Amino acid sequence: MPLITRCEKNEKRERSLALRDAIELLGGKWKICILQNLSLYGTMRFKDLQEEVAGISSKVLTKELQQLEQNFLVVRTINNTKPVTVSYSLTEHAYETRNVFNALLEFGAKHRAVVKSGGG
Amino acid sequence: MPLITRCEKNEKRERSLALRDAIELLGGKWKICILQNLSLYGTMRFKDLQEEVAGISSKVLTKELQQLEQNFLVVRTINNTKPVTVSYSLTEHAYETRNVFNALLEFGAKHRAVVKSGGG
DNA sequence: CAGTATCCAAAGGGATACTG
DNA sequence: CAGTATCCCTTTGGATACTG
Repeated sequence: MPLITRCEKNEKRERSLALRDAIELLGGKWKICILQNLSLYGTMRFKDLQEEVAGISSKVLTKELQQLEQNFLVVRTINNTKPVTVSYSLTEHAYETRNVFNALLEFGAKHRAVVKSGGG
Repeated sequence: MPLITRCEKNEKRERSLALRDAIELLGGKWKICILQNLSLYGTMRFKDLQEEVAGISSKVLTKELQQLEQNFLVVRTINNTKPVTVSYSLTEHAYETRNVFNALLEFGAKHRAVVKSGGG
């Protein structure tokens, strides 16, 4: 445990908080995938999302979308159609998660290579 | 749901898999924090980690470290001291998670600003 | 110091059926 | 179509105590 002054430690603590926030906001099995799909397609209906995010149930999708909406990452729009349809899209702010999933993507791809070659 | 050819869809599916892998590898409440600390300090003992990753219990820390080791992200070294100490450090490969937590960090910080200003 | 062991509560999440 | 409702199992992880 080297060479970190108290000042540097405080900076570190503050960054840890931002990190924790981000992990809580984007955590879980599905949120990143949902955001990525919305980022890719722009606007999607509930059913489209359920098809693209393979394996998610409607119950879970509902809950995830509600949480994302509460955190200002997703906008829900009710369309005046028959039957009623609902559209989801990202907020401006949510596009800043792009770096996150790009980084995850890159890491995931490299990890596969590492595992194939036997680790380390 | 616009304009995505079957070919593009296949690419997308493959990327989804890498994304899923990464989420599983780094998922949960603690792994990113642990990796970030190891990245920052270089080498840490069990107890150091438990202090820096505020709130984690020894049981959970043990399990997280084991998983990280199994996935070639962390190296565990037993030091020939009295009493025995154990050091943890990152593998080369693990340093590629840096982009992930930098992105998370940036997002977390911006998100706080958004929430303060009332959303959107 | 570096963990294990035990107990337990809460959250996550799948399956299925149902509704306006 | 876009969800709710219900059931129930699994995983997560906190608290506490203990060990070589």
